[in-house]
This record gives sequence, structure tokens and C-alpha cells, in this order.
Amino acid sequence: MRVSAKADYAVRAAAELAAAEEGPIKGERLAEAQDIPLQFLEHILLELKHHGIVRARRGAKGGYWLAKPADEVTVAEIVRAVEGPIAHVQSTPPEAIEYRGNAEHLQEVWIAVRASLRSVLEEVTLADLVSGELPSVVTELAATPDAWLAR
Amino acid sequence: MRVSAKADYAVRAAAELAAAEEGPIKGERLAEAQDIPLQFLEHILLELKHHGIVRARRGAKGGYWLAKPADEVTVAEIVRAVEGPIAHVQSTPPEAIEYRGNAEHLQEVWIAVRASLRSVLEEVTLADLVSGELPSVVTELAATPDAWLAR
DNA sequence: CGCGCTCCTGACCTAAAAGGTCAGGAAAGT
DNA sequence: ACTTTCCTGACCTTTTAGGTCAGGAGCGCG
Repeated sequence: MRVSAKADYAVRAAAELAAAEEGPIKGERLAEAQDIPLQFLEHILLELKHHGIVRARRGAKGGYWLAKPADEVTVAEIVRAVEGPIAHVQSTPPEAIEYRGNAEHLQEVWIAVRASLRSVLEEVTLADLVSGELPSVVTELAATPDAWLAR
Repeated sequence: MRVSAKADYAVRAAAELAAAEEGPIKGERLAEAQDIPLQFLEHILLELKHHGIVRARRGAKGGYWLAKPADEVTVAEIVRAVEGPIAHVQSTPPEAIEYRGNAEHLQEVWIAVRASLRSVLEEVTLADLVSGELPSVVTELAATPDAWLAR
């Protein structure tokens, strides 16, 4: 139940792309802006490209840009592109697991876990992220007093 | 963003303990009931014991039982016991990360992610799991049509 | 054309985690 | 004493995390 560095990096780089108005942005600039190891970042950007989230051009004046408008790219897409499916259990989707005995209803719990993750990640777009005007589901969750406390 | 086998096993074993009315339950019975490798399970149970979730006695008539009533043990506790803190980013808690530039608001998103996970995992108790009467937050999430679909 | 720039790709690396197994020791009961 | 069951640490294999390195391929410009 953790967020990998890769996913974090990917979203941050994508946010920089979303904020950029002028043409393609070099990997190097993204790496500097977000303090991400350049060569690692380029692998990540490549994955994003393969998933149709980002486009790129080489050569002088080359760089990366979003394949879609920033308000049509969700954080969920980016996380899936680099981490794979969200909230799998033992590497299989929760709806495909058969629970026995007294754990039968655990399936519904994992389904709910996934649904709740989706309800956040699929609502937040890069445009939201850059503008700081986050969807109400996020602001409401982040506004609860305990949300910022460790456990 | 995935649930480990260990966490899944831990919750399932705990559910069996929660359902048991009679005295201590042997590790072997738990392993059989939930189809979990015995020796692996005993390591897990030991961790649960160290976290004060389970108690145990050795010898004939020995076994494991819950340290607290089943309606006071949440799934969140069990997951934390075996997986560590929920929804850490790059192995650090989201409230401790400083985001720069256009990714500044990503922190609130990860905080919301954690809060939403907690809102499910901390509400579900072992008693709920065994009885099948899950909290409304779970049933409502699991009732949304897309919740059972892969993505 | 040639040359530099930047992305693209695969191979490689180290450390840690996931998911277990094995062997033996220590307590509890009978 | 002896069996039963938990307890513990060491060990194992495979995968993942988090990178680095070397070189190739396409793009733009003089």
C-alpha cells in the first residue's frame, strides 16, 4: 500500500509538462525542475509515451509534451502507466479472488479499497494539480483533521 | 499501490480467529482453513502477536486467539502490523514531503489518498468481516457499478 | 551533407522486498 | 519425560525498486 518513487516522479514530471505553455520541454529541464535523476526520468517518460500520455521529439528543439489536454489526464492514468493496476491483491485483481470460510467478505473490502483509491486518483487531473484547484473529494479528505497525522 | 500476500493472509487468519468461539486455535487449523502455507503463516501470526493484536500459548491445547474483542480490531491495524504505514510515498509519509514547482499540490493528493484508504480500512472490524455486515462506507463503494470492473 | 542535440533502448547493477522454507529451541500440558 | 505447539533466526529464490551506462536513431540547422 505504498506509492513508488517512480509513480511520484511520473506525476511530478507530468505536472511540469502540464504547466508548460511553450513547445516541447527537454527531459533535462523536467529533471532539474523536480529534482529527479535524469536517466531514470527518461525511462519513465518513455513509459508514459508508450501509454499515450506523453509525446516526444528528438533533436535540437526536441523534448516532451502532453499527448492530451492537461484537464483530460488523470493521476490514475499516470500511476497505472508506471505501476500497473491499482490495488491488486497478491498481483491479481480483487474481483478475481475467491475467499473461503470466514474471510468471504474480504473481497468486498478490497473492492472498496480500490474504489476509494479510484475515487481520488481518477478525479484529479493534471490541470487541477497545476492550478491548485483540486476536486472537492480531495479537499474534503485533506481537510479532515486526522488526514495530516501519522499513524 | 498493491496489497501484499502477507497482508491478505494476515487479515484472513485474523478473521478465522474472530469467528472462533472455542479457546485457542492452532496455526495448522488456520492454515488449512484459509489455505495459507503454515510456516509462513506462523511468522505472520508472530508479527501480529508482537503488535498486540493476537495472543498465543504453546503446547497441547495451545494456539492463537485475538487479544481484543473482534469488534475492536480493524483491518487497518492488521495491515499496518505486517506492511507498515499505509500510503507512504517513497517510503516517507506524505505530510513530510516537500514538493516544488508545479507539483506543489501533489502533497494534498497523496494525503487524500491516504485518508481515503483509512476511511475504509479503519472502519472495517473483524466482527464486520465475519458477520458480513460491512460498514456503509464499504457497501456503498462496493455498490457502485464500476467498482467490480478492471481497468 | 554533416553535425550536434535530444530522445530511445537495452543491458546492467545493487539493495531491498516478497514470499517462502528449514532447523532447532522453549514453553505448556498430560 | 514426552508430546505438542508456538517461537525464532537463518537461509533461500525470484521479483521489484531505483537507479546507471553505453550506444543508436531521428530531428533540425548551418
